[in-house]
Amino acid sequence: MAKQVTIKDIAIMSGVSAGTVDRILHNRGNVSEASRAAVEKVLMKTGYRYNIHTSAISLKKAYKIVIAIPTAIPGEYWGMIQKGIEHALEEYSDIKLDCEFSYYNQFDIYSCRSSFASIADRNPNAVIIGATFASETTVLCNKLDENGIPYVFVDAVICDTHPSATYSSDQDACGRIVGRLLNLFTPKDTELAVFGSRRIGNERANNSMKRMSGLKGYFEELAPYRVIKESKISVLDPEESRKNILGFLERNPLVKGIAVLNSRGYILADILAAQGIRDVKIITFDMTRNNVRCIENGSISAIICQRPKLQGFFAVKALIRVLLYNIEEKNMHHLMPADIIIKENLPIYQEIYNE
Amino acid sequence: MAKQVTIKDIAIMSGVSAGTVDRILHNRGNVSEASRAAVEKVLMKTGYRYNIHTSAISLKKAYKIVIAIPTAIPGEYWGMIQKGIEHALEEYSDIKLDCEFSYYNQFDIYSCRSSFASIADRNPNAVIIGATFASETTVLCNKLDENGIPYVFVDAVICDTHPSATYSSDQDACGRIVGRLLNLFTPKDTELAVFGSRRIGNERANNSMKRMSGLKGYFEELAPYRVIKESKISVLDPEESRKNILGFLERNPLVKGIAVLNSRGYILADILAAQGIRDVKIITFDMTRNNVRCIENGSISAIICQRPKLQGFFAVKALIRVLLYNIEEKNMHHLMPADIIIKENLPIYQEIYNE
DNA sequence: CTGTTAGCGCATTCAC
DNA sequence: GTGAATGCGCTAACAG
Repeated sequence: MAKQVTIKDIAIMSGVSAGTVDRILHNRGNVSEASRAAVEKVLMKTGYRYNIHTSAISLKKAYKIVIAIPTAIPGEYWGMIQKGIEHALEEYSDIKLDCEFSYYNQFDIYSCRSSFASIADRNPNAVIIGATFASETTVLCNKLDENGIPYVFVDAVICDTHPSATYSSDQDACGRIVGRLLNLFTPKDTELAVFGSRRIGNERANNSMKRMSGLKGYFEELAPYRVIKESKISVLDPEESRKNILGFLERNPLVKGIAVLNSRGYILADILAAQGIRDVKIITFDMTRNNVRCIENGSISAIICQRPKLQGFFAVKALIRVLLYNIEEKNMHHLMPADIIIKENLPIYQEIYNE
Repeated sequence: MAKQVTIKDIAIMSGVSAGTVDRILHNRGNVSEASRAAVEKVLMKTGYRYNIHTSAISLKKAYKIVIAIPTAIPGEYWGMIQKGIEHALEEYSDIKLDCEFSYYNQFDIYSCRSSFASIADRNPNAVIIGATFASETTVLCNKLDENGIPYVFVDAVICDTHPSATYSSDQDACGRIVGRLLNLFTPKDTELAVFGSRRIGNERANNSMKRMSGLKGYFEELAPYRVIKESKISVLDPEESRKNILGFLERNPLVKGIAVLNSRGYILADILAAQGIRDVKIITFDMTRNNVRCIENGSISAIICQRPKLQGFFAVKALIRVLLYNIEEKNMHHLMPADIIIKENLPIYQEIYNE
């Protein structure tokens, strides 16, 4: 184990004092070009990085982080993201971070608008954004960019913004995963179906659309002979959904595999189960309580899950890097793995996901 | 954010000095019963835990950790475990840990014996054990128990030992996962096969055997009508394997799905691919380079992977908890998730697994 | 512009 | 047995 180089070592090696090194490390100015050059040379040579924790204890200022995400319900997708954030706060509890959550209703653009409008007033040092509505997010990001406030995205990216990092899944790949699984799970001579959501104007459906194109891409390239029907689930009217879905299956008796490209697979699964239909394989997204229940009772065959907790955790870690180390890996897009969850590996994933 | 309670706070609250609190926290003796009682009451009430990082900087002593695992080849299973260990050492580089690796040949019981015999002489403060041979491991653990040296297991547990923690997978569940996937991937009227390994006397086959019983359990309970044949792959004689395998498939033309319960699935996949056999689905274990190649070229349908890197990472974290906090969650068995990897989610997992 | 100094939370030594 | 004092690597305020 190589002995850790300290700020004092750097100072001695470059013929200045520790204070000067510190000023340079944190771009705090008031340093002559000569000193800067000398110190930076040594820093480069040694690959020195100061100890983030020691730094934290002597640091008086607390950083304020605002988290702007859709309402986080425990056990649901955003609840898990929040849990990951809280987990990171605990892990790095020695670093003084003040967190404020600012939730909005992901189905209500006005609530998003007013939530985002208040962010700047809170004077954050950094922001975590769970983006749903593109234009609102762009407005917010522009303001943050102007003020030099770093931000990271979780769950989704919005174009023309400059996040310090993004943690999300490759939705196209997710669609392809569902494609392959459906193709494997069902005999070649049966038909398949894809269910999207009917929420119009909600641009988060963006994720759902990317999954759709991935799924279609998979079949076009690798199994073009398979027939894929399309339909939708209405979240608003349960009775209407029921009729629509059962009607759809009556009209398409050959459909033996269904992909639900959002987290509402359980709705379909419950309807089929109630009807005694057991030979249709369902695949859906997100390890929500309802989907878990359906995996357990066998009415859903697989769920694809994109580690919301890890996204939240990493988002905080990225901001710590930016705030303390001043490391800006602008626009770095970190992809989360897409976990395939079936009945047999569910318990362990639950432990990991819910901790 | 609640302000962190410090050792000084505890001292004031319990009417003693910081030094006394420290002596109690670290069981360093020379403390009166009265003080101990008073302080412990306050500790309990506040749920105080000292800052691990601040502690580390003022700590002069370095902890010595010996890692006794099978030879770690980069890209192979044990190489990934080692990578996880190194990753943790970096993440906690402020904590002074001296690590020494002591490798043994997992196919040679004598090499294990001599490696394990030298562990105690190295005077470690803690040990990470990758167990292969049960009796050798028991001997080592007994010696460590006698000397009060904490140890954690990765990959597998050995009975009648007292590890501070164990990080491994539920092999029975892994077998069931393979069972369900094979069942889903192949038509009901085809047959299936399971290939174990032929290494005799190697007790690590233990894992493989547990997987086997899980797989059989799955079919007995949920698909008893399916026919499952058994065979073995010889690692030693490639030409013999080739003949055996092709002979097996000729004799069993209805077999359309094969489980290889160790990491040698690629051997079978390569043989079938060379023969132009493309309609037999293969599932195997561990994300080794060879298996990855076969997933990419389509000759393997899925691999089950048990996060070796995470096991290594957590093992170090657990030892840090034990060494610094004196937290012994004796015999705590932490299960790693069993990831299902197919062609479409491979790239992202590769990133995560290999970092 | 720069070096010095005090103090962050903690471990440890040394008087008392 | 115990408290006070010192130093760990670092930041920040201060005096030059």
